[in-house]
Amino acid sequence: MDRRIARTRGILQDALSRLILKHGYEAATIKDICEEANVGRSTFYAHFTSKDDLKRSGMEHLRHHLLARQQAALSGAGTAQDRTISFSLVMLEHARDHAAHYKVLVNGRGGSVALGFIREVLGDLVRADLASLQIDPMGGAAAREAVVQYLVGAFMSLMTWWLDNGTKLEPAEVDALFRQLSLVGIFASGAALAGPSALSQAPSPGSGAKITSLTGSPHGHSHAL
Amino acid sequence: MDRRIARTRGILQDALSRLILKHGYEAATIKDICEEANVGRSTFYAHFTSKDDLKRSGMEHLRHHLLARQQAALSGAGTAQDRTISFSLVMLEHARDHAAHYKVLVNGRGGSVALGFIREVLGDLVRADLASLQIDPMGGAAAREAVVQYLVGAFMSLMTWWLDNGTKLEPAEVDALFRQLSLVGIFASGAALAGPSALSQAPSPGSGAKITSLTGSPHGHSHAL
DNA sequence: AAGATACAGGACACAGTGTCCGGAAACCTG
DNA sequence: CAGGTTTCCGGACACTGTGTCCTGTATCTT
Repeated sequence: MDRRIARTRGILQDALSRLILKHGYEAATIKDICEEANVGRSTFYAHFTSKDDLKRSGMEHLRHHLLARQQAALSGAGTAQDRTISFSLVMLEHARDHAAHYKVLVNGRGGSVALGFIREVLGDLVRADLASLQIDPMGGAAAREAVVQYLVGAFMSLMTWWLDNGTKLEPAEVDALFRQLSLVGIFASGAALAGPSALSQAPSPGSGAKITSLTGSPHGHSHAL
Repeated sequence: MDRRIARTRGILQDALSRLILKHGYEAATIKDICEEANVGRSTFYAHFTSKDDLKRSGMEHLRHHLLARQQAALSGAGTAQDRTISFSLVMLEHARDHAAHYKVLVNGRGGSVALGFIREVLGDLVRADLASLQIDPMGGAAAREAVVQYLVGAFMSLMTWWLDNGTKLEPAEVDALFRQLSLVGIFASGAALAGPSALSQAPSPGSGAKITSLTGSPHGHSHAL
């Protein structure tokens, strides 16, 4: 690819990134972006159709990052629960690493583009999770997709709240909370091939240790089932 | 209140409502609304600061509707599960009754205002639910609010998907699905005063009957706990 | 009936978008 | 390194939507 193209696109993405931190996503106009990037405004339209288009293009790396980590999780060791919704912790850590950026996108209402992009990616990941781990909610394809939407929606809402309230908890704590609230329902309502035994297994130390700091109990609640 | 004021505001809300059905929320400009309503554009600004403001004002009745139904549910009979998240079925039925309207708001990306409004209202309802039924997630106020966000996010995502895919399921079916996926996790992770007995109770015929049509099982899965 | 208030309709300034063009600069190919 | 090709700049242009102000008229409340 022509170096000028790669250079211009990268500069524009960086410029938008900086402007988001300064005044939020909505406040940034295309003119602002071009001035911040020292790029002619007509050049912008030669590469992107809109500000949203630019933003989405700058988030493609996140998709690949999450996909790569999912592959590792699925082929790794651990119980079915440990390997399910592996995106959770990865995504939360990514959000913390770019906390300033995410916070602006979240509490400002211009983040719908970025959050919509993440929703899509996470949806694909959850679908792959359910398929790979052979978690088949009874009720057919409709129920399966419903579970996907349920999980993604719950996670996005949880993460958004977390970011919007000072990021006081650790990513592992939010992850534990999310797993605690969701995994039981998922496995209970449709662990067709994973079997009931998956539920009775104790959580691994890695994913379960942080739960105690939130619940106040030395043990998780899953053994109460 | 001056009749002219009430009349003008009502006319503007109706006009926006009609335009949403025609070309979506985003496509409607303030000029369009005023022409549709036969109202001077300057008059618009005498009552509302923006299109979003107008939209929100037209949804206040929904808040009162949901609040009233929640009061009835909380003071009614039934198990703790039956009375929790009572907004679910009410909201889904309201969405089905205004399906055309909701669908446009949902699949078009201009629905963030309306959906944001609903999020707020549902959040308040869930908070009241948890408080009234004394469901106290261990981990303090942070965990409690996390549960609220989790539930609202999951529900909104589920309802949005339902509306966006032809509304093939009955409201009761979606409600059953939502309860199935969420209630177990909620009660398991923090039924402090409601006690473990709440979990072992069989679901009432009213809320549990529809589950079978989705799961294929004559019994709910809660007794597997 | 009279004063107060809301409405219509138009003028105005302004910001942001998207498109087009000609000349200058940077790039890949051979 | 010379060739043609492609990208970039910068300005001009038309257009849409927003928000404010003003004057005369119509309608309401008391």
